[in-house]
Order: sequence, then structure tokens, then C-alpha cells
Amino acid sequence: MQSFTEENYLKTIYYLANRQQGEVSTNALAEMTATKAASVTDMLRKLADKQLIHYKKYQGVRLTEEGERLALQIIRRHRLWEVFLVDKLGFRWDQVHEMAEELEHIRSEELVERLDTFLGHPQFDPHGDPIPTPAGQMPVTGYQKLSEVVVGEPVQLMGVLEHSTEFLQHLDRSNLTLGCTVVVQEVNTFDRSVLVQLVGDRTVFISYEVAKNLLVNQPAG
Amino acid sequence: MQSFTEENYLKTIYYLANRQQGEVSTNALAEMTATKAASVTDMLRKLADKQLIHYKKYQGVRLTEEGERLALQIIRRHRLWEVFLVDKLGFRWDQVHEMAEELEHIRSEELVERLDTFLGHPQFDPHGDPIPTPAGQMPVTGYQKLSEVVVGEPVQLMGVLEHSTEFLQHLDRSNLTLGCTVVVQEVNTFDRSVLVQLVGDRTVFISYEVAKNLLVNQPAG
DNA sequence: CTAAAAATTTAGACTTGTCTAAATTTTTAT
DNA sequence: ATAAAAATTTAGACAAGTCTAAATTTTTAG
Repeated sequence: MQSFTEENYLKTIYYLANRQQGEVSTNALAEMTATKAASVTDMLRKLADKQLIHYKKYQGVRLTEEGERLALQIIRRHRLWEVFLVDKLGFRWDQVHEMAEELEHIRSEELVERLDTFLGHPQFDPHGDPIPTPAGQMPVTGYQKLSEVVVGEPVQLMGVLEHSTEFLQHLDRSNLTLGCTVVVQEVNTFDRSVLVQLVGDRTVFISYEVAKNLLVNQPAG
Repeated sequence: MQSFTEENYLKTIYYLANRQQGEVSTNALAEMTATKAASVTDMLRKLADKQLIHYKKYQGVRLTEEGERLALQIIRRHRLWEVFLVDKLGFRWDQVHEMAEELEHIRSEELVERLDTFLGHPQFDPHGDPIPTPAGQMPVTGYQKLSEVVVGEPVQLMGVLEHSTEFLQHLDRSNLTLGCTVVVQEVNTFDRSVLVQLVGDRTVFISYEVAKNLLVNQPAG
């Protein structure tokens, strides 16, 4: 049984390991967890003792199989609670992250599985992130970033890589909702911004900063 | 903002103050929180500093108005989550206490109010306990203990004073469910056990130990 | 290749909530 | 009324998770 804090470290290590390649650094963890490197080192030793991570001093860190299983369990809980908050309680997608950060630590296998059933076994959370299986497997999605889509291909907005309130509210204001179909009309080479046709709606300008955080499915072709 | 632990102390002080009369003792708190008296003393000093309790050394403790408001807020959250677990997720009434003990500490006013709406503004939790108002008022119920009911009066089972799994499962096995109507047929003076007619069902024997933990409404008359 | 910079770890300390043992206060029983 | 018992508080310590400052290791730049 892990503490609240240990669970958060595992989740963060998982997140960073899948964002970069290879080992996760102490400093990166310190930044993400809003602590200091020295504190991270202490916790890494503890997680290593529990065989949840592979850790060699100065060499960075990697989840063990068990550690990854636990991390995915926590992410599963987080995402299911987000679905609950949006689908059942009517929160907006930009309001739910903080609450899910607390709810994800509630300890009960049965609670999570009943919640899953109650929600109709959703495959994705309100931000389009896939929900790990009860066994601790992360479903694979073949999404690409909108910033990499070529002109003329109709694609659907399937998820976001950034979950901040500001970012999500910006999308709302641009009428960009999950599931909407867009066609890139122009890519500006100097700043990599794109002009997209929102099918059945208006045309919107999207900066590279935003486009690289939008996930779309493979072109229908 | 209180810690998890402080919230639990407030809730426990509220509970004990309403069970006994007058001040709550250090030892009683130590027993209920499964800690030692010395630890309780430390926490009482802290809660007193925060003006959540009235505390004089060696004199026991009492909630301030603010402390009671907070305690009732926590109890409100606990009971609403219990309703959710039973009504929406299909747990039995003997399974939900532990989970609600964790869920009650999730910090979000809006979450609680949306949950309340989602559940249809329930007035009672699955054990018949009244749900405090958002403003922190405990509704008054005019219930009495089954052990005090006289022979021949039909009464309805409205709540329980004991929440242990064992007790609740015992009731289930005796076909005693909330809302059922019972008529006391005999009271045995030597052990205060009662024989009751379960209206539309069989007759069941109820020990004093059980009867004093069953709450019924005032006789219909 | 090596010195400076960057990253990481170690050492020692602080906070929260807990403990045991000892001291103090209150209660109870004669 | 007062001595013994019970309850409570104080003193000092510990574990978890954090911090700062100093030491160590790795990386990088010339």
C-alpha cells in the first residue's frame, strides 16, 4: 500500500517517461512535483527499496513492471473520476483536474470497477485521454498532432496534450471541441501557425503553440 | 483549511458530544480515534489555537460555532457520498462506511453541491441518518429507539445508531430494512429483548443490544 | 583532455502527527 | 478530608516528507 505522495511520484514518473525518451531525471521530477531535487532523491530511494522503480544514483529513474502497473491504476482512477465529474455532475472539462487529483487516491478496487460500470465503460476521459484497463494496460491510440497534419486532409479532434484551465478555455472560445472535424487550409512557414476550416462552422487561426497540443486521428483516407 | 486529521477530530468531537452530554473527554477521543491520550492533547491545543474548539486543560472540550459548522460540513459530505455509493453504484449499506471516510475529505464546495443535486437532494443517508444542510445545520428527527416502544404500536424502522458491518448484516439476515413496519408483540422484562411482528412478513426476535440501536418514528396515532 | 557548469546526492534540520514515560491534576472511595 | 486511582498533560522522541547548504558526480565547452 502506497502513500498519497508515493502514488503521485509514480504517476509523475510515468508521465515524464512517456513524454521524453529514456530515464527520468531528478530535476524533471522536482519541477513537476513542485519540490526540490533533494526531496526527490529521498523519495526515489524509498521507491527503489519497494521495487517500484529502477534507480541508480546519478543515472535517472525508470518504473519497474510493478511500478508501471500501479501508475496506470492511478491514471485509470483519475480519468474515470474525470468522466464522472463531467458526464454525471455537469462540470466543464477545464474544471475537473484538481478534484480528480484527490479522488484518484481513494483506495478501493471495487469502487473503481463499479464506477467504470456506472459510467458505461468509457474508453476516453473528457480530454480524449485513453483510460487504462483494470489490469494496468494503456490503450494505444494512433493520434498525431494537428501541427503535423498536411493541408486539405479532414481530421477529427480527438484529444489534448495540455490540460490547463487556460488552454482548455482557449479551445472553448475558438469553438474547438473534441470530435469536431477540421481541415487545415494554410500552414504559415515562418511561425508554423495554421488556419483551419472548422467543418460546418467558421475558420479559425491556431498558433503552433496550440496546434502541437491538439491530437487528431489519422486522415480518413 | 484543515488537514485530513483535523477534520477527523472535529467529526469525532461532534459525534461524542451528541452521544454523551456536556464536554468530550480526552480519553474518549483517544479511544474513538485509535490514538493515545497524549496525541489527543496535542491536537486539542492545535484546534483550540484555530478557534475550532473551546478547550481548558483537564476540563474536556466542546466545539465552537465555527468548529460545529465544519464538523457538519464533513458529515454532510460523508452522508452524501454514502447515498451515491448505494443508490448509484449499487453497494450494500454495510459496505460504504470506509469509502465514505475517504471521500468526505475531498475539498470542493461545488463538488458536494453538484453531487447533492445529482442525487436528488436526499434527506437521509442509507442508514437513515439525516443529511446536514449546506449551511451546516443538522435536521432534527423525532425518532425513538425500538427498545422504548410499547407493545402494540405499529412503527416504521427509520434509522440505526450502529454502523458496523456485522450489525447491518445481522439486520439484513433478520429481514429488518429501513422503512419496514413493525409491531412490538412482547417485551421480555428479564433481558429487555423484544418479539416484533414484521408487518407482511414473519415475527422476529430482537435482543436489547440490537433494539437500542434501531430508530423508529413516533407511532402513527 | 580538463576545468567550469550543471545535476545530483548527502547531511542536518523542520513540521505534522504520532508514541512512551513521567509529572500533574482531578476524581473517587473511605 | 485525604490517599489512592484515574485522567490528563508535559517532555522528549520518532517517521514521513520536506527544506537548505554543502559535497560529489556527470556533463559540457573550449
